[in-house]
Amino acid sequence: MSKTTDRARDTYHVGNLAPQLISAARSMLEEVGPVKLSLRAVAERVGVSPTAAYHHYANRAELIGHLAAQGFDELAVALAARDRHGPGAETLRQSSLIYFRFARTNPALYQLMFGPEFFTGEMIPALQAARERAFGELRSTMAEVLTCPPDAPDVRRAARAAWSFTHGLASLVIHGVLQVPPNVPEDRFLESSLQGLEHLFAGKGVG
Amino acid sequence: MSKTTDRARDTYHVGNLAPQLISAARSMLEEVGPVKLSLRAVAERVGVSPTAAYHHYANRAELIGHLAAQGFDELAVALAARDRHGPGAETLRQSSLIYFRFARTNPALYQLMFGPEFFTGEMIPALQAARERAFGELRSTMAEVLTCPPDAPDVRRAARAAWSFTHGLASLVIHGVLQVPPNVPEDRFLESSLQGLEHLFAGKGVG
DNA sequence: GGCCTATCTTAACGTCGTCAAGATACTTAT
DNA sequence: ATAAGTATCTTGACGACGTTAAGATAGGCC
Repeated sequence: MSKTTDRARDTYHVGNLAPQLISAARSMLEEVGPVKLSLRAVAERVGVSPTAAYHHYANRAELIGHLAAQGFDELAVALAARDRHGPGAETLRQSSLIYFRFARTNPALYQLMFGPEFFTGEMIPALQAARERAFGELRSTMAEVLTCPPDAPDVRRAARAAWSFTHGLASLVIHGVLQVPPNVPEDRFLESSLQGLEHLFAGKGVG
Repeated sequence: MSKTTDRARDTYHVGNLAPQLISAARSMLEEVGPVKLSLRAVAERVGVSPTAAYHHYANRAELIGHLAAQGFDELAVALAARDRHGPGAETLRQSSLIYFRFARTNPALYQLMFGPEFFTGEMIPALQAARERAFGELRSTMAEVLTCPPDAPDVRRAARAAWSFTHGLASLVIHGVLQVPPNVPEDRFLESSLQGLEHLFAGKGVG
């Protein structure tokens, strides 16, 4: 409540502008969406000139890149908090639910993380690393479930498959293509979708 | 090859500007991506003033909305061309492959179709309809596979699950998170990912 | 032939990302 | 302590963008 207004600031130098910009961007992200999030608006929110950000980030892409990296870090932390000691099936379900919940509570951030502004070629190193961290968490989950070494090809395939399913479900729900009925809790919805998969395999499906 | 240059046009009225704009937008989309695709650039490509488009589309959102609708229509057509007479498992695989291929051959269009510019609330009716058409194709595929009426809850769940998996896989590949090895054909890659799922269910996985 | 209206153009506004140049204040060496 | 040096922030400006308002052009209908 000190420097939100136009130019009411006590010190000329702000001090820790970089994290302030990120956090302002983070809070605005869910309001305006990943596309309309503007560097100028973020700077104004912090109470700083539009060009001040350029002394901390190369450009807008780098700023929102760090935002996406923060998202992957939070996702990795959330996934790491899974219960490793239950049966494998439960661990898997739980990780999937954690992933799904993260996407639904941070839809705009999620869309940014997997959005078209970053295709793998041109990513900030921090983002690349954070993404690798999150993916590593998923692979180690799979290794636990399958009781294999985490680099076994089976584990990689399983991780790919489970990630694809959960990511797809989350994306479609966020986009509004699929709807979670209001009275159905998230874990029930996820469970029901998993049953749909099972039905395909068990019945006259893919096998 | 007639009116691409600055203002070299024989007639003042163009005639069928609307489809020309769409097709120009479509061809530019895969070059610049869904975010950077600008109305002005599209107009310039057609050889027309930046504001000419406003006599055919309300704004940029509506233009790219029709672009996305065209994408869903093409996807629906492609899905409808599946072979309905083989065994159910094969039909399912085939539909999944068609979907996956569509996404990979039109990555930017695909990202636009499922991108954050349209969350279900604010969509052009044409887009809504085209999307429904594509989804309907998926559901009827599932009805064939499970030999159930297409509105059975089992079918809806199965469609949700299969769509989620394929959509997730396609999204992650397009984004670059997952990579299809260059010497592996698409159907092999998809098959391998399906096997990953199967492994989870068959082994000590979800069941 | 003359009006009507759809179609396209020019002009302009506000916002955006970004660069260049100047103002300010913290840091460090002397 | 003070002066130099540098990190930090500001002002000013440019081009591209989406969009609106007002004018030019021409095809359709009487």
